[in-house]
Amino acid sequence: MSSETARPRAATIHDVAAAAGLSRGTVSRVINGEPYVSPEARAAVESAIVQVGYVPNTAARNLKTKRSGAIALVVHEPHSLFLEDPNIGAILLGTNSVLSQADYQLVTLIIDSPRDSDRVAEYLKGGFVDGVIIISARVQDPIGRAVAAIGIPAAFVGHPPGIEGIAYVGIDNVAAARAITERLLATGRRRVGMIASALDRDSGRDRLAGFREATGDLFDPELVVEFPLYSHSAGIEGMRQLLERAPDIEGVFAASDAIAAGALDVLRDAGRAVPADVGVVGFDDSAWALRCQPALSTVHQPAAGLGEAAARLVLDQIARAEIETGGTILDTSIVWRMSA
Amino acid sequence: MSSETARPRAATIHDVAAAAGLSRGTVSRVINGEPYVSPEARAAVESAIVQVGYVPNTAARNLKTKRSGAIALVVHEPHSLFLEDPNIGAILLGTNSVLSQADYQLVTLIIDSPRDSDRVAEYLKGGFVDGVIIISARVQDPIGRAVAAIGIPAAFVGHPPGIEGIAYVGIDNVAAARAITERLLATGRRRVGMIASALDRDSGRDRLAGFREATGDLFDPELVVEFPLYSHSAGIEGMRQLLERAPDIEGVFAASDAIAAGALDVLRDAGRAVPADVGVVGFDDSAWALRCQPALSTVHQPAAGLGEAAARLVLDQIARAEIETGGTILDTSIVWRMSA
DNA sequence: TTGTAGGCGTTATCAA
DNA sequence: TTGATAACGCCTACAA
Repeated sequence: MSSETARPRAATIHDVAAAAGLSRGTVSRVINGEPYVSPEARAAVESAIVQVGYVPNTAARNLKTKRSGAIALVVHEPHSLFLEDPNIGAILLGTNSVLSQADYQLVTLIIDSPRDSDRVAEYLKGGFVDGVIIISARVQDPIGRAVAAIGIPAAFVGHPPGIEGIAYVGIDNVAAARAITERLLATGRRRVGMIASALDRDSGRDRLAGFREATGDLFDPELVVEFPLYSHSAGIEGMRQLLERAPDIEGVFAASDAIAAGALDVLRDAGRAVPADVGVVGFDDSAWALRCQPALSTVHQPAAGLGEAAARLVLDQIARAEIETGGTILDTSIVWRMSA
Repeated sequence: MSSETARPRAATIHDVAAAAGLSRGTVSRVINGEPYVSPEARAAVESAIVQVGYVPNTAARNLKTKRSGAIALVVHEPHSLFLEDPNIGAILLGTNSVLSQADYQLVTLIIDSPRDSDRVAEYLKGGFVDGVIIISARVQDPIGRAVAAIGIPAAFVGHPPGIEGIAYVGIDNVAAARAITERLLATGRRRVGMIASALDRDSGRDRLAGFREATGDLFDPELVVEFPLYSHSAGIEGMRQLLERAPDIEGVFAASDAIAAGALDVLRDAGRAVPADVGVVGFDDSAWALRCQPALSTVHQPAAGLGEAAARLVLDQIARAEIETGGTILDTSIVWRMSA
C-alpha cells in the first residue's frame, strides 16, 4: 500500500473573504444566494471560492441553523430477508426520488443488532438528520419508541401496533388479503389454505385476518401454517406441511410472492398441476411473480409509492414545524395471471 | 391528521452544569469518560444529565473535533438491479457489522440520478462522514473522482478503471472466470459461449477476459453476447440469441447467477436438457443458484467479506490519519452443483 | 449594499 | 481535580 499525506486544513469563509477583499458577511450572503449583493461582489466572491477551494463546513452550518438537510431511512430487517425483499429496494428508491427533488440527502441506516439499534437512536438524536422514515418495524420496536420520544418529524411505512404518535403510510392488508382470497374462492375451490408469515408485524397479521374474513365458514385452522419470515424457504416448508395435512387441498394464499414461489416448487415436485389441481395466489407483485411458472396471480402493492408518500409526510412536518400523526392508506389492486 | 407542538429547545451542557452545580468543563469530561473527575462530581453530573434530559449536540461536537463518527456507503446502481442484486445486501451487511463493532454509524447513500451524484459529493465534502466506501462504481464514475479530490479516507469495492488514488478490495474476476470456464470445458464440451454483461465495470470486463483466456483456440466471437445489466432478462434474451446463432451450442458461462437463471428458463422452454445437452455455469453463488433447476454450478464470491474488508480499509486510514491506495484481493472458489 | 460582532454547543488549554 | 476561557466555522441581526 502506498500512502499520501493527510489532507490540509480546509479553506473557510474567512479565507474566501480575504481572497476576495470583502467581509465574511458578504461572502456568506453570496454563498446562501441572498439578495442585496452587488454583481461585482458576487463575482469576486465566486472566483475567490474557486481559487481557495472553499467548501462549506456543514457542522458549523448545522450548529447555527439547526438543520442538516438530511433525512434518515431506518431499515430493520433480518439478514436473510434484507438480501432479497423486493419491497425494500422499491421503497428506498421511491423515498430517494422525492427527497432528492426537495434537495434533501437520504441516508439509510441499517439495524442488524441491538447495538445498531442503540447507535441509530443516538444518531437520530444527534441532529444529523431533520427527519426519519422507518420501514420494517415490528411490534414494540425500540427504535419506534425512541423516535417518538425524540420528537423528530417521522413517518412509518407500515403501522406497527403498539406505537402511537407517529404518522404512517401503508396499505390495507386486511382488505387486500380478503379480496385476493375471495377471488381465489371464486374459481370454485373450497379447501383453501394459507401460508402465513411475519405475524409480529402489522402486514403479516392483517393478511391472515383478511384471509380469515374471506374464508368465513370455510375457514379451517388446519389449513393455516405460520412462519416468521416472508421467505422462499417458508413457502417450501409451508406447502409441504399443507400437503401433508390436507392432501385434498385446492387452493393456497401465500403471504408473499417469495412464499408463493416456494410453494409452486413443492407443488411441481409433488406432481400437482397449477392451477388445475391447486390454485396459488401471492402478495407483493414483485419480480418473483413474473418469474414463477405459471406466472403468479397476486396483490399489487405500490412499494415505491409508499416510500414517496412517507417522504412527503416527513417533508410536510418539517415545513410546518410540527409533528403530525395519523395515517395514509394507498390503494392496492389484484393482478390476475395464470396461477389460479 | 392530529398534530403536536414542535419540540422545545434541547438541554445543553450549560444546563447540566447548572443543575449539577459544576462547570461545563467538568461536565464535558464526564460525558467523554475522561480521567481526573472525582466520583462525587461524576455522580452529580450523571444525575443532572438524566434530570434535564441532556443529549449531546453532534453538530457542535463535530465542529470542534472535526470527526463525525459516521462512514458513508455509496451505492450507485440502476433501478432494476438495485432491487435484486444479491451482492449489494451482503456487502452492506458485512460493512455494517465491522463498522458497528468499531462504533461507527454506517450511512448508506443512494445515487439514482446525476442530481443525486452531485448532492452526495456535497454531503461527503460537508464533514458528515469520516470516510466513504463506494460500491458499483463504473468506469469514469464522477463520484469516484469527487472522492479522490476530497481526499477523504475511502475504499472501493471493486476497482473501476480510470480512477487512481483510492484503495480497493475486490476479487480476481479474470482468474475466477477462467477457472469456471475451464471447469466447464473439462466436461468435454467444445462449443462454449458466454452471456457477458456490465462491460462498463471492471467485473464485467474481467469476466469476459477470463472466459476468453480459458477458451483459447476454441474462442468464437459468435458465441458471445453482451448486455448492460446482470439481470435475469439479460439471461433470457442472451440465451435466445445464442441458441439462434449456434443451435449446436454445448455450454454457456453466464456472467451472473441471475443471467444463468434466465438462460436455464429459455433452455427448458427450448427442450434442451441441462446438463445433458447444454452445461450452464454462473457467477456469484447467490440465492439464485440454489433456486435454479438444476442447481447452478457457479463461482462463490465472498460478498460480505468484501464489505468487511472495505470497512477495515477505511477504519485503518482514519486511525493512521493518512490516505492509502492499493488493493486487496479476496479469494473465490468454485461451487460445482448440477447444471454442468 | 456592505461590514461588524455575537453566539450556536462543544472541546481543550491553561491556571488555579 | 476543577473552573475559566478561547476557539471551531458559520449565520444574522444590526449598524454603517
